[in-house]
Amino acid sequence: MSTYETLVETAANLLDCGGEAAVTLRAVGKGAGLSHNAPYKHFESRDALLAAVAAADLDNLTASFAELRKTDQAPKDMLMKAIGALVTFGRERPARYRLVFSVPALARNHSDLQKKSTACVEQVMAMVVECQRDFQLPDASAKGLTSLFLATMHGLVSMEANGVLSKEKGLPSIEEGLDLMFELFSR
Amino acid sequence: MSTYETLVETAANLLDCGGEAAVTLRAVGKGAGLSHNAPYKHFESRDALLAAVAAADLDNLTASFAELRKTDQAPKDMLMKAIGALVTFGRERPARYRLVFSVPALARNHSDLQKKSTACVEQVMAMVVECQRDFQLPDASAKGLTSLFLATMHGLVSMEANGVLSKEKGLPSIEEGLDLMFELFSR
DNA sequence: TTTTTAGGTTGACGGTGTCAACCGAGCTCA
DNA sequence: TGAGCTCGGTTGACACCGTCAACCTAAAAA
Repeated sequence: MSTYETLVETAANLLDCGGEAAVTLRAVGKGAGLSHNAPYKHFESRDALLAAVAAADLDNLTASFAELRKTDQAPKDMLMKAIGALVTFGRERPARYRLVFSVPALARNHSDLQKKSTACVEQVMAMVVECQRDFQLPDASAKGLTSLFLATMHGLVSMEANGVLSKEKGLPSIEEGLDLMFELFSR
Repeated sequence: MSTYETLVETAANLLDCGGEAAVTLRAVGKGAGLSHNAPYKHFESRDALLAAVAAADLDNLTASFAELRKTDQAPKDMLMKAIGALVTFGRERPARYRLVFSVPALARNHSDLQKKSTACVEQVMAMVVECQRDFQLPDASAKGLTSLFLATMHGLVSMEANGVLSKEKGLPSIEEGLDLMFELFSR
């Protein structure tokens, strides 16, 4: 594994364990067995390092969606699994999820992140189109439907993480929310 | 204006001008004409200060929604205006919006923030219920519908801020997305 | 009148991102 | 061969940050 990859992985682990605040260039350097300034030989700033983690995660998501599309399943099942994978990612690795989905500062300064997110969105959109061909989704704009699915998924994940959604408030879980949306869309 | 209020307002201004990174306890103290440690006499930590800003914004939103509900409008118009106000807040004051909607670290440690967000959600839910009485929304769970509206709104705002949504990608704007959702829901 | 306390100050501590300088191994090329 | 350049690493410094501790003072409480 290259030093670059080691640094990205170390940062990703720190992100999972201690959240974004734990990702210190010094901690990343030490975690990779290097000095406190070594990361600067590979990333021009802390933001660039975080962007590299986000880029890797986006690539993984896109690849797993492409893999999913190769399988022989009903389009609706594929779409649900893709959305489910995003929800799981958001729940199990919230700091990395947030990096990918809601850190505008990163997105603004790293245009390749935008391209990667577009590639990911396109995989989901392809599933939406197949659902429409299967009459599982209404005949509206595929881009519109895709945006709605992703936005709603992300909104629910974000609200759950922030405690806006929660059992004791009687508000639905992410899964219940998504089911309701699909039901209302395909009525 | 009390010193407490001055500090909160100073922090809010810094948030608007330079994002969360600009909110330094030292800068807040200086902005209020005090020493670098003065904020500690009113807030136990930086997070507590940010939570106070978020709490004030949530109170304002809740109050403006309550005001909106007193007016004589079609429920659907009220709901759309409320959602529109949130979108505007997200666009014009992204750092403060993010504080309210997607900073889990704050929510976890400040339970009064949760209560305030619940109060805000309840105002929106009341509008949803009135829309249902007016047959402008389907007869599904009001809590479910409210969650979907807020989640979708938040997801679209977040995706726009992150450049996932954008004209050149052909994905819909926030407004187009919300219109499509309402159309699909009330079909 | 004495004492407490709320709200302010200064100064220090360790940690952080970043910059500058240095350094050695390995490559290029005259 | 040998001079020089580049790459990836080091150390050390800088300013700034959140936070803590100590102190100070004026007003309120006793």
